[in-house]
Amino acid sequence: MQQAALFFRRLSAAVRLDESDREALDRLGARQVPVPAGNDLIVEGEPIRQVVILERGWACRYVLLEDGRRQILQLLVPGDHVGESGAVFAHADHSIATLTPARVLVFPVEALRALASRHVRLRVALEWSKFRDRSMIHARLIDIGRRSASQSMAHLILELYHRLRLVGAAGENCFALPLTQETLADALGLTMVHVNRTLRQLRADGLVDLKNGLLTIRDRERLTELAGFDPSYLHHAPVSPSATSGLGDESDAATGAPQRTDRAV
Amino acid sequence: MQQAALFFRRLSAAVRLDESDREALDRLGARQVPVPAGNDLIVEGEPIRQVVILERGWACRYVLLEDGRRQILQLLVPGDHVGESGAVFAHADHSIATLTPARVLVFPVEALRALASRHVRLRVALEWSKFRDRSMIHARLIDIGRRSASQSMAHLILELYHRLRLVGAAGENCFALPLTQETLADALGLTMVHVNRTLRQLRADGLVDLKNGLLTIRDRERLTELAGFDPSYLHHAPVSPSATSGLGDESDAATGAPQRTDRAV
DNA sequence: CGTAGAGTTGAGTGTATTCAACTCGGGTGG
DNA sequence: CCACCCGAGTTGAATACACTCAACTCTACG
Repeated sequence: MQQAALFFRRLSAAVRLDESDREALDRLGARQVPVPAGNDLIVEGEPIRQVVILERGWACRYVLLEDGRRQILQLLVPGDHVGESGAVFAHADHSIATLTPARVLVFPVEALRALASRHVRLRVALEWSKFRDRSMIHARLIDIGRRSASQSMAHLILELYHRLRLVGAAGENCFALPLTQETLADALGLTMVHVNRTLRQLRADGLVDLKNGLLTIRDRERLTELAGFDPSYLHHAPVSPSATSGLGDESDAATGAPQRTDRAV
Repeated sequence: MQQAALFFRRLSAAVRLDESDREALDRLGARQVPVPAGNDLIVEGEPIRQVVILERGWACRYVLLEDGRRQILQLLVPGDHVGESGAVFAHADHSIATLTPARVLVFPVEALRALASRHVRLRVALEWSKFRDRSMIHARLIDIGRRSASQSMAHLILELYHRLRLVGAAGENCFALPLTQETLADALGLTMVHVNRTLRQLRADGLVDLKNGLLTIRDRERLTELAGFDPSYLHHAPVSPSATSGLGDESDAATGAPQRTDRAV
């Protein structure tokens, strides 16, 4: 059946999973559901009913402000999953919507938890996924807070490139980017108009090219330099086998005083 | 001994913890360490050696850009804890530093994990804590991305007020805010100069007053309105006993199609 | 052929930045 | 005891990046 193939592939970036993990995922009993573009999978203020794995298409976490403006908190690509907070939060504090036609896998949180309790590597992988999500939000915070529009755009593009590569959805120097400029604007805290100007600036500089939903990276090196991009925050290299196999060792963890440096704060 | 009192108090906002949880925390075997202001507890690029609970003083997660500018990702107040990602990440992707003289509790991640595996309520509380952290970062992203400087400042002030109230570190309408304006600027993605002007604007409008490290809320209602602040994202109300006691039930979780609304995306 | 959504462009505006100077208070050393 | 220094805060003036408003193009689609 090979359900959740991309999900599995993404988690494999953290932990070397094997066939038993693979089969456990298949036996999750997830329902596969097609979802049109622009539909909410999770609605702010409502209870979260299940975990959702995005199999195909794009989605995003977002909030709407009183005046109708939108801030996208995270772009979601195939293989990503959402809804785990439903286990501890009574209500969602942000919404999640599809941005393109999508296909999702749906199942109760408990199923995932039960599975994680029996499969150590999957548990580690799921935890890795959560911390990686946080790191990606951090990246957006740095983009919006401290980088110029063109730097932010470059950084986001490179992040998406790496994330899509991981799940086999990007070519050597290009990938499908089926988002409107308005969506990009909401993700970067900019206006649609300014995103437009920024994109064509990047194009004029020969860095990237975006047309007909296809993004092409023309000069990766200069783009990386412009963005100050360092992919290590995505933590795509598998963690060491010791951590993989059981959380054990790390025998040096309890040593040493925590403080040392004292940069000007 | 009553170690980690504020940590316990904060977690109690999520789950009704009892004496056995209390004692389990005491028996963590944490070392208590005083740390001067401006010291790194966790350094970007290095392995994370232990979990750190902030008992007294302020700290922050942050990153430094190439040009020396800083973006603060999260302000940390007494009762907060950091370092859990050390279990799955080989290296920290951001640093954590004290902002004031502090006192911290230090122990290996494994101790916390072992404890969580034996105490269900603590496990739920720790998970709640992680999702709440995420929600707070979301709030900052919305601040920086879509709100004006004065709105962001108002929002941050109200968040800190609620967080400090939770651990008993805020009065009815005031709390100690021992941060420089430069620190606030780095947290809000602004410049020091503009934070200064924003603060005195808020003061001129009779909303808040900040002097000698004491922040006073003069008009909570108008401040809340200005910020568009809704405290529900902090999830301070205890979750239902059913979720508290064992992750079970939620029998309705597997039902229904996920999609429904179709707001203009 | 007409409409709607997405993208593009120009002109004017504004919020926040940059640069720079200056105040204030606390600490230190001559 | 005073001079000096330093960090933090304050203020002004000029600049810049991004926003607003508005018009217009292009393409897909009915």
